[in-house]
Amino acid sequence: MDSKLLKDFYNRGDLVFLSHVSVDCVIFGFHENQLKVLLLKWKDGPWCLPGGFVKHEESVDDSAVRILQERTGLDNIYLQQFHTFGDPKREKGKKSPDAKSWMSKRFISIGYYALVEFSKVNPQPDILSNECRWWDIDKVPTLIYDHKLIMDKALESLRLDLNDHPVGYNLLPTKFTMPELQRLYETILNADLDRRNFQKRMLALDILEKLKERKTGGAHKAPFLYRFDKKKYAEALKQGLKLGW
Amino acid sequence: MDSKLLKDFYNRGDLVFLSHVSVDCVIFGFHENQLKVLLLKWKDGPWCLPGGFVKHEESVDDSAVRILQERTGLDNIYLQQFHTFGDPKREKGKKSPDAKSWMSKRFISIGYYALVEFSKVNPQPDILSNECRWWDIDKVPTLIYDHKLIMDKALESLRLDLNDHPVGYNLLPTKFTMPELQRLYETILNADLDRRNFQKRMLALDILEKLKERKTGGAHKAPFLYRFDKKKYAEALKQGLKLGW
DNA sequence: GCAAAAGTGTTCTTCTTACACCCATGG
DNA sequence: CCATGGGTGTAAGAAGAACACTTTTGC
Repeated sequence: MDSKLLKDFYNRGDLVFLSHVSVDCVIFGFHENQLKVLLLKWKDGPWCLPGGFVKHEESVDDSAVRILQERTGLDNIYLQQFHTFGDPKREKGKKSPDAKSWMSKRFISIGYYALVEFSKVNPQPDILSNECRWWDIDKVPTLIYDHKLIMDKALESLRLDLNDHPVGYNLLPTKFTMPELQRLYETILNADLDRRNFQKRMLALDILEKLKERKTGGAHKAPFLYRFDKKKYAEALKQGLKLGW
Repeated sequence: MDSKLLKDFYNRGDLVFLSHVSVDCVIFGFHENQLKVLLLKWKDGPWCLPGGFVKHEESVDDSAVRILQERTGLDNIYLQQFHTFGDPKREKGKKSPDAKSWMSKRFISIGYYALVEFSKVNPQPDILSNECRWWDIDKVPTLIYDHKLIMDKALESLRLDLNDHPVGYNLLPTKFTMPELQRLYETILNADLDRRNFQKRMLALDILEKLKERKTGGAHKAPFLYRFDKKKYAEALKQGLKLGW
């Protein structure tokens, strides 16, 4: 890692970034019937959420997009701002290599969650970290500061958003099976759902297209493949659904 | 107004407050079957939302509470953070009496909405304004910056929150009639509801207590008075409801 | 006495839930 | 052949929507 770059970042970051304002992203993916989050590991230890700062002329939404882009390599990600964390004690144990550095000041953090297609992501550590990888949602290690709280709140928001928005398009591959979609909803909601009723509800939304193909290769009876009707899906996203989970 | 105070505020505000971070509050009240918002008028012209800044050692939530307290005289207000506004162009036309002042810098704003009991509020202008009063929600004047956007988003959030939270306790007097409660829901939702079905739904929530008294004095048949069962109401708030409006 | 608002119940429809049998596949 | 998961439909119950007549009051 370029240590001049790092030094500049600590010392002169405030020339580029707003002070006191940061962005944290909870990036959700879904793989092997598991909901996952993308985490970073700092060089000196703890795991944390991918985050960053807001450039002086940049909108906060754009900062989130940029951070997402840098960590995942993806553009055009489904992103939702869900809460802003403003407790002065939120960065408990914050290290200040130089107390005069803008970095050592108090930061409020604007939380975004992102839904991404697991297989398309190429996890990239940032300047402060040396590892970036997926963790099962229920196996995340201890996180720095209030990042566990942020993650929990993101999940809660996602759960609530499930009531009025469809969600699979951003988390699943283009073609997927009904049981896969169901697992996705079940993990997010942390609940078991009835197969038949789930299928009926999903099909009733009229945003799915049933393909003639089946997914072969697995054990057991081969399930049909579906894909989202992109147009109808976008419509449903905009209009809002009325699902009571 | 104390002009030294004002000068200090412009010049040295950053000793007290975080730079780049502000809080705006959309304060809703309900009176004479009208949903209202509390607005301030700046000394030099335009109307705006009550807002303020975050002290260095203060949580953002506490800033909102403090601002609410200062404008309405009320403690213990129902407050919800609903969105953070971070477009660098959001403060279009911002005046900078002194470009070096912290005040002239870019601010992101954390939006809160509050529900208050109209009759208990004693509107108080702040240091920058000379008027503070209620406006009908559909008659608000032109607002400064992006404050109209913030207000609209607050209303939209309130509308969505209606799906899982009861709302009357904070906006109505202790005793109120069913038609009043219905007007409240109708104004927030901007829709007409059926009297009989509305009553059935509300009573089914099991958070209302029907009193023997009626509200007299008005023209027409005297409606019964109700009040919220505080305990059950608090329970419903915490647990969340499942109303699909 | 009339206009305007409030009290009240029933029916129909829709949505939700619960539930069971057969089929395909891999081991 | 058997264990496991997937495909599919129906019936009962709950919730939501539609709807009308009578009562009270001020004017």
